[in-house]
Amino acid sequence: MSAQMSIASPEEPHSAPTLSAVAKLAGVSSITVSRVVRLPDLVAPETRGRVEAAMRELGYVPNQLAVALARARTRSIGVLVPTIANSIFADTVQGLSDELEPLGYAVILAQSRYDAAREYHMLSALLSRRPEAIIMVGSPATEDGARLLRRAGIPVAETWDLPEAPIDAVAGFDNYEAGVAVARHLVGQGRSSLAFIGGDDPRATRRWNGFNDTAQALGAKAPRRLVLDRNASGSVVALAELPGVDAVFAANDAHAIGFMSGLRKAGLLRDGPAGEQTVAVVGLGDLEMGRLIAPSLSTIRVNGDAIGRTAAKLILAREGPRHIDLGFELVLRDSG
Amino acid sequence: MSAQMSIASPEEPHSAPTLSAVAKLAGVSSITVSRVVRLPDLVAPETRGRVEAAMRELGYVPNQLAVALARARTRSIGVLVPTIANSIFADTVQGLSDELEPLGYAVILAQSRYDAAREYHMLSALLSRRPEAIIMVGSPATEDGARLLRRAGIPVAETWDLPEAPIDAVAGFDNYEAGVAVARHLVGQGRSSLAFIGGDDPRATRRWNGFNDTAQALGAKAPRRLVLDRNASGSVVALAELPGVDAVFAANDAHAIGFMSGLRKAGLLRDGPAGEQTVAVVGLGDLEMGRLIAPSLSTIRVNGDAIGRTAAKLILAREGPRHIDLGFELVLRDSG
DNA sequence: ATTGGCGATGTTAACGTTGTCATTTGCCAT
DNA sequence: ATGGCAAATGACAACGTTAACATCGCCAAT
Repeated sequence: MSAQMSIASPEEPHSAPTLSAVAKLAGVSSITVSRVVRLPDLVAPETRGRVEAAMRELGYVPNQLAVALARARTRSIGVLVPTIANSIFADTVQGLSDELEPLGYAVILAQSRYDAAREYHMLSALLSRRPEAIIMVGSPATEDGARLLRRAGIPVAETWDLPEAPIDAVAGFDNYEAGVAVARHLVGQGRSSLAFIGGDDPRATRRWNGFNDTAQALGAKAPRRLVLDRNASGSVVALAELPGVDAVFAANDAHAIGFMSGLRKAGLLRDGPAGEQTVAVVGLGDLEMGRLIAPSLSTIRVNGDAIGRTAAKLILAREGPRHIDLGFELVLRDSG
Repeated sequence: MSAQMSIASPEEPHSAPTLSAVAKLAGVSSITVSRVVRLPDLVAPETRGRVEAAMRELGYVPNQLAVALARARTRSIGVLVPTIANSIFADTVQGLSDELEPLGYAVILAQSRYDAAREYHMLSALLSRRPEAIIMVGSPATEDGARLLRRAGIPVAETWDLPEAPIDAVAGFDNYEAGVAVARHLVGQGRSSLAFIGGDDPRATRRWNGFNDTAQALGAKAPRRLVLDRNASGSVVALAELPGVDAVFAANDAHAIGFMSGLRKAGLLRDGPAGEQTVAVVGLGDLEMGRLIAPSLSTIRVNGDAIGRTAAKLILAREGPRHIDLGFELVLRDSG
């Protein structure tokens, strides 16, 4: 038995009831039904009652597609993230969705999986549904993608970064400066053999650049950079590839915690404060977990929820600043 | 300067180009342009070339809303989750989205925030966009919500649970049995003063029931149940409320890790294996973090990604089984 | 008794596509 | 020559709504 059949009502192979079906049942014209939904005050109480009864009886739910076509307003926004699972971006999606859903907007979610071709494809798929705005993590990987967004003529928010030539709105922080801050802290603590572990996406690379430039400028040895795939557990074994290193900046907290787990196995983790660690570790993101584990994780705190909410506000705003730097904060705990 | 103006092209206050705009530029009728997009073989190569050039020049992107209205196929699916941030459900969303996006489906995401009224509202908002199917975590909290889904006449997948009277398809596991398994293990280990910490949503409650019933049946003291709000850090202080307890089942890994952090502060955590712990802790979900921390977290492993993928396959399938129990696995590590 | 206005309802066209059915052309077999 | 057919293209209605403009009573003001 097909899915369709197994849930069809006993009556007919119904499709969703329309405005005019309700109208017929209530003995009025469709426009009157439409008015009962949108402008009830224009309809006489007696009529309205009849129409409302008919709607209830049929289980009428307005067809937003038709509404969108007729009014040229879809009340939907496209959201493009690299990935949503196990990720700091989930907070951002939650934040923007909390901001947008009460306003009646639907969130259409797409993932690029850090792949330029897929990104372009999803961008174009998103746009074909005529969202009223696009919010994305990062910036388009290709000029083609950027052109697509510019031509769409809708508000666009790029997040989690501060692009030099943004398409429209921006809600992020300076990834380069985050790297600078960590390098400064680590070198200031007397560490001299630094390493960076993480992905090689644009934002991670920006962090690396700030980290690398600053470490060298402050007289540390040239830091090593270890590019890991997206699988956080890979970072557990990263230790083997980094002999002699005494401080690590991980591009995100998941990598940092994975790396610390490697340190623990190697017997290189102390319960004491930062200064006592054989290998200092600093993450990025401030996952709650980082606060709870021992030793607690030092990290660059970034408010993903605020980024999402801010992006949502920016695409809705008709005026005011369009580029917002949410900043970050170096939170020092026991790991480094 | 408004957002709209700041990104408008220098030419005109353009809205997106339509089929007939392309047609005009290429000197053909709109139906021919439509065919170039959908059935290129039906149009002469010379004409096709001209149309393609026109599409490129205008940056034409088909309007899926109009397509959906004309063909009565939206190629979108509605996804309703309690919350997406910091949550085991992100894996499920990723899984189903990975399955659906390549097929051209758009994922419309909505959050209920564990609120029955909001769930009903989002369900109805989702339905108003005429998705071809709905995938939700759990089951509708109200009969009204269930009725909405039944009347919609589309495939519906309920996940993360095995409802007794499902609306249509199911991809989940037996939450009651999960509680049973943990209680059995803990009592078998000689623990006698058990407690359960977590939320009071239907799935957590089912876990509690299995846990409670079994613990008592096996002769342990009646377990205590501590209902926490959704904020995992609340579980850090849970210890204070559970004097004398020697084993805890947390409804999810985040709570478990938070609770362990409380144990650590109280000096009640050992580095050794399960049997040595003063207070045993078992979580649910098998977050990667749980594997990495010390002591490593024992947990009920649930494959959120597989749940999402299975749900996606179920709503697409025209035949075959509609209720799939993905099961769970008790993974014993050092925490209990 | 007209007229003006308002409250309540209806008619029509449009939104951007696609399905269904023409129509036009050229070419081949008879 | 002539019917027949296929290849290429087009006209028109339909999808379910809404905007803009009618229409119809009815009552108050003249």
